[in-house]
Amino acid sequence: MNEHAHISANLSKNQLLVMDALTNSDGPLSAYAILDQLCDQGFRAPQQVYRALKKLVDFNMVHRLESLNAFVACRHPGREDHETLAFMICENCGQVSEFTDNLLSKRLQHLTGAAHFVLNKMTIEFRGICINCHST
Amino acid sequence: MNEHAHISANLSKNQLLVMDALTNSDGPLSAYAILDQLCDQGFRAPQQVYRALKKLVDFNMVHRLESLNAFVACRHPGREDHETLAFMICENCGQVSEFTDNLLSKRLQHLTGAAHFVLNKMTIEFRGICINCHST
DNA sequence: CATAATAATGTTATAATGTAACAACTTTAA
DNA sequence: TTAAAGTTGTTACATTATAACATTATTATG
Ligand SMILES: [Zn+2]
Ligand SMILES: [Zn+2]
Ligand SMILES: [Zn+2]
Ligand SMILES: [Zn+2]
Repeated sequence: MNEHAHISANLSKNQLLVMDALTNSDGPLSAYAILDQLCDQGFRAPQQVYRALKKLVDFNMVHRLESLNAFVACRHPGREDHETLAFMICENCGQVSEFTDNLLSKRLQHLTGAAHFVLNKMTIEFRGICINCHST
Repeated sequence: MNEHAHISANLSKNQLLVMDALTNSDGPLSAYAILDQLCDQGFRAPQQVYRALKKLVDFNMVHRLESLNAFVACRHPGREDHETLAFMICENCGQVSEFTDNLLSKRLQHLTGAAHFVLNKMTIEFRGICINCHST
């Protein structure tokens, strides 16, 4: 049983429903898209989605994409270490790939450190065309 | 006469009003905050702000902060080169500092290049506490 | 100049995203 | 068992952004 399964076991009903919706999606979903999907499961108001999302983001099981106002299930191996996390978002097919990089991490730490800036949260998002979409 | 002044001379009336509002602000402003400020100058509808903002962002005179849904006047020296641009945003005082870094640029180019990802737009935003705010 | 093309503006309405606030219920821990 | 913390349901509202259409101003171009 992997880390994901372990954490999932502790999720509440609504958190699990939202998590499943995101996991089964092949791309990011807006909060309202999730709400629509979960109408059949009894969801009625945006708060039900937003509250579950907040927890899932806290747990690092879901990431918020600021440039899309959307949410994506974490697919990064070793979900515990999310210090420096970046996303490549294809504007053609919607695919999101999540990655970290040691040199990038180091450089960012150096830059914020040099400015004496105490980092709380980092947003790194690349918008463009993925390899599958520009090869044709 | 600097680059900024040169470009400003070509701005339309509304673009200039929005640019001035942002330039005179000591931090980022939401579109609706700008709209409120420009009521006295005849602004009535959000479109008037959003349309001006779109042009100013195209001109690289204003940057959109995705994690704040807000806009900030460019204060980066040498506005022409904005390939890799990052922001440190203080969550206490609201100050935004804009910077670029060659090593960071290089690493990001390497990462997107290795993934064969054709970059259109980059969002790099750090949220945290600036040096002025955590020294007390 | 005439006139067509482009850019900018004004306005109304609506869509999309996100929170506040209150009441009820459930789980956990002392 | 009782208090604390967490979860849920719900109504209402706040914030951010765009669609659509009509009008005016500016800029080429012949
Ligand atoms: Zn992740
Ligand atoms: Zn793609
Ligand atoms: Zn700038
Ligand atoms: Zn500060």
